[in-house]
Amino acid sequence: MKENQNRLEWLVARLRERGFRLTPQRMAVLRILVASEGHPSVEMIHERVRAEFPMVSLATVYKTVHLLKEIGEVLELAFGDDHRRYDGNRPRPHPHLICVKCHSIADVDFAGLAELPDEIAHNSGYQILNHRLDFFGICPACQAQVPHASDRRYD
Amino acid sequence: MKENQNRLEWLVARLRERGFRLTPQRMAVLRILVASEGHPSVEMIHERVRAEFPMVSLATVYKTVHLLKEIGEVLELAFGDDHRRYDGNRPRPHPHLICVKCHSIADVDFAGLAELPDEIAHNSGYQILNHRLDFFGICPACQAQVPHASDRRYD
DNA sequence: GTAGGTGCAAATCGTTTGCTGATTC
DNA sequence: GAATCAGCAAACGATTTGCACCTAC
Repeated sequence: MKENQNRLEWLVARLRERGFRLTPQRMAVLRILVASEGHPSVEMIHERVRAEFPMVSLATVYKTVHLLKEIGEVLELAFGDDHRRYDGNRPRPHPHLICVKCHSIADVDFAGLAELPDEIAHNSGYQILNHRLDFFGICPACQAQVPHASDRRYD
Repeated sequence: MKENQNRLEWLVARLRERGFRLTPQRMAVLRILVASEGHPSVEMIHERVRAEFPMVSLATVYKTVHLLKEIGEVLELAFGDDHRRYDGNRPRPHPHLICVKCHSIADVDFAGLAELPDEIAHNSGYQILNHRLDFFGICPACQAQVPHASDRRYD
């Protein structure tokens, strides 16, 4: 995909200009991050990276994702239950729809939220740096499933 | 305070009607939760409870807060860095202002967000159960501080 | 009297870190 | 060639849990 390629080149350029080295392990993580449509966890990234590079350690994936987060090129979505998901394609804050059944995460494109931070800043006196908007619910696919008694889950 | 008293009685009634016992430890946690203006962590609740009841264990505070969360009478705000804060007074979702310097958490009263979940539900097909809106920034008090070189923090 | 609660210490689990040897630049 | 990075295993730290004793009802 063209836009993935562009995004990958962008990330490589950002790392290069800050003097970070481009190891095969890092490149593999970058490629997976850029190719991921959903919002993978570090564990998921690690599994996919291992499919091509079986020798990459989990620690290295953690370090690379953390590095990308630090330079503002990956958006981290942390949840209470020790669960973190990452978006390497849209690192700016944007609202998400999170399915509490299948744990999928989808982006929401919703106009009218763009001015919200400024408005809150003006009303509160806070200097707003960042924000986060998440909706928790049940996705259409999970709603369509007729649950068997054995796999009912209410989490 | 009158409203705290009412809230406390409400919580006691909710626990009673579900058959939960009202131990002195639980009552102490309830009282602290209801009296807390900010959004305390379990650790903070534990410290304050110990001021009156030095024998209350941290595990019990965890269990009580978890219980209240389960019955929907406490709002949990979980952050990525293994940090959770609790609001025992307004358990329904509402936006928050979080200072990245002093870690204080303030409520935002902002009209015009009430219909947002319904609107998102309609547009996306999700059944929305819950949501969360947080703004991260620097509170007026922290903005006013002239930072010494030694305590500059950029987190 | 008994189901449920408390306190303690140990277990848990995602994430981070210290160290040594390898690699990118 | 030197500073940075990868891999490993051990450390970390907030939260949870198993269990023996206790207590609210």
